[in-house]
Amino acid sequence: MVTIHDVARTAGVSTATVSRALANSPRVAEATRERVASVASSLGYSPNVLAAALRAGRTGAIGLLVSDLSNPFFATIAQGVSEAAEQHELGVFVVDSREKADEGSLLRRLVRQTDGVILAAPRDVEADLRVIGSAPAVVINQEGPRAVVTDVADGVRQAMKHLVELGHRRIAYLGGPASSWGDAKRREALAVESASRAADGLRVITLGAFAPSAEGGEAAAEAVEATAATAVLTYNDIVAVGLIRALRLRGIVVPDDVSVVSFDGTFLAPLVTPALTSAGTDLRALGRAAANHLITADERASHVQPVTLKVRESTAPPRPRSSAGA
Amino acid sequence: MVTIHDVARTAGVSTATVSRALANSPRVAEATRERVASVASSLGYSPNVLAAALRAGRTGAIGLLVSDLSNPFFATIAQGVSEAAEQHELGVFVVDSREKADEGSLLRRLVRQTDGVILAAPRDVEADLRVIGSAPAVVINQEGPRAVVTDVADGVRQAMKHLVELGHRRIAYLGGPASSWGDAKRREALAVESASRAADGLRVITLGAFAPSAEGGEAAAEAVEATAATAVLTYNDIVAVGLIRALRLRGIVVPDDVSVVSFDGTFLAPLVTPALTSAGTDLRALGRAAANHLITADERASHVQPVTLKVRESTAPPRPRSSAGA
DNA sequence: TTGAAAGCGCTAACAT
DNA sequence: ATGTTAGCGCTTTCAA
Repeated sequence: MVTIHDVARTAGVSTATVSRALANSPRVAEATRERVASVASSLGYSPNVLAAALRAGRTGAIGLLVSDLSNPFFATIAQGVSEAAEQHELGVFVVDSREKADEGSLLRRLVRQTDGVILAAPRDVEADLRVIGSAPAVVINQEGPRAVVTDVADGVRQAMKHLVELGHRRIAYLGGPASSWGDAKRREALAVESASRAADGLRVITLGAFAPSAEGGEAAAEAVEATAATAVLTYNDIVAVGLIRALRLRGIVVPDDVSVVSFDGTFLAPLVTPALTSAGTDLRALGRAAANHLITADERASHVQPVTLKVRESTAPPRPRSSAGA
Repeated sequence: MVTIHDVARTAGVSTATVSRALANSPRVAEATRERVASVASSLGYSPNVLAAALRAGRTGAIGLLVSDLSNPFFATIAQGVSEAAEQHELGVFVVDSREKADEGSLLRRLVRQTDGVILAAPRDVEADLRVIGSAPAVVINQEGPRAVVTDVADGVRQAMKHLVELGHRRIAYLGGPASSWGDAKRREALAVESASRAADGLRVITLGAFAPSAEGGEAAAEAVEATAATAVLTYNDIVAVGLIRALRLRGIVVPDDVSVVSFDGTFLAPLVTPALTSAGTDLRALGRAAANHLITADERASHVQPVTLKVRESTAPPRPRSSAGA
């Protein structure tokens, strides 16, 4: 491997000068800079970032820890983070814990190899923050010293308003992981909505915990059917996809027999059939906000991402009933 | 930050002993190991992987460079890579170049911060390999010293056989990026099929280059319609989704008016409507194979992933025609 | 079984 | 404008 010493020797200068020249420091003569640059490139020199980082205390990269890259929710956030990082000339390392791997050790390595990390919807923030120690960190959709969150309560409000206006009165919530902040927020907001609309005859039945995957949605179909609800709010898009598929196998058609509203609004929502009515966020913007918050340590930036309900095909007025249900 | 020196001093041993004890070297007394371990944990010591890597010449992580994390093709490969790496106690850093960012500098950093990299379907392997230099590297779906590829030719064969058996004779290929190995392979195989089935009256019209995204598929709709083909083979799933959507806007329904077969077979294929008939690969297995190849440097492992055609809803016999076409 | 010491390749004072 | 020097925190010979 060619090191800075090789370049220095060949160019007839000291390593310090090479380092300065390559860093475009103003404290080198133009002629020297050019000579060093040409020697470096002709030797095929590429700085050892490990050594530079060890010495300088900065790696020039940030980390993003997610629990499931195959969920478009996280993949899109990752792209937003990458966009923002690029503008600051920082690299991004994405690590997928796949909801199971030894998250602690993955995170430990990530923290030490970067200048700061973003935790996307972590299950156990306490443990994660302990591992992170004093390194800069931002959490997405969780409580934390520096957090960027989606406006879940408003999302729930919009979803319920939409369903109630369609005529639904018996609504099920297909809940996600018990340790999820997002799930807790959805339940909280649901309780508020349920109370304030009790006079209108609204009844909310909460279900779960179910895995935040298509399988989780499939597993919930029986429970959903048993509630006799005319509409379902799901933890996320991908769960909705699984639920709708499993319901169809049971002879229940969405939205004819039951309406479905999902959370997240990933690019999946308009792609599936029926296209999902979804309470979603601009996930790229969410990723960018988290990255900017981490990088600039800007305490004033807005840290609540608005949620917009996109009405598509998975919701419709409830089917007229003889007099069944509760 | 607590260093190995702090632990050594507190435990009353040398830093060398701490290093050995924490690495579970057999050359330390059991009692010493225990004392060191307890001191380390009580001090909240966490090794600086940068320093360790600089000295040892190994980082304990591998890198994966992809061009678009929001494409399930890459996200799923990333999960396969992570699975395999975990078994070898290696971390995985995923970097998304988003088809545009300065891939060279992203890759340079990734290479230096890991023990080896996997390039997933890179556009410009030559340039990438130049950046990588002598570091271990494996490429997916490209030519390279160490490559793991999908059996594209067989996929094309199966797709064409399926369409011909349905009765299609005029088939369009919606091509991907010109610099893509996968696109070139598809065209090659298509030429072979076209020649060998010429006697049956098969006619293949190739289109493109189009972007490997939903937008690319949408942009291709007009060109596809102009070919008067009764069936289309698309570069990948996501392009098919865009194409189908744009065709519908033009009053062309899949599969009634035109059949569509896609490549990749990502989890998207069965989710969209119509569900895509797709020539796909086990992408997790592909990722695992690439990682294992990188890690074990096993030259004998199978490096061609088989392709299976899954027939779903997007293909059907051609609609009977008065005598138009050609 | 343990310790002393020499760096890994780089950057940043501090000199000149 | 350039060079000298002292490490960043760790692993690993080499000795004891």
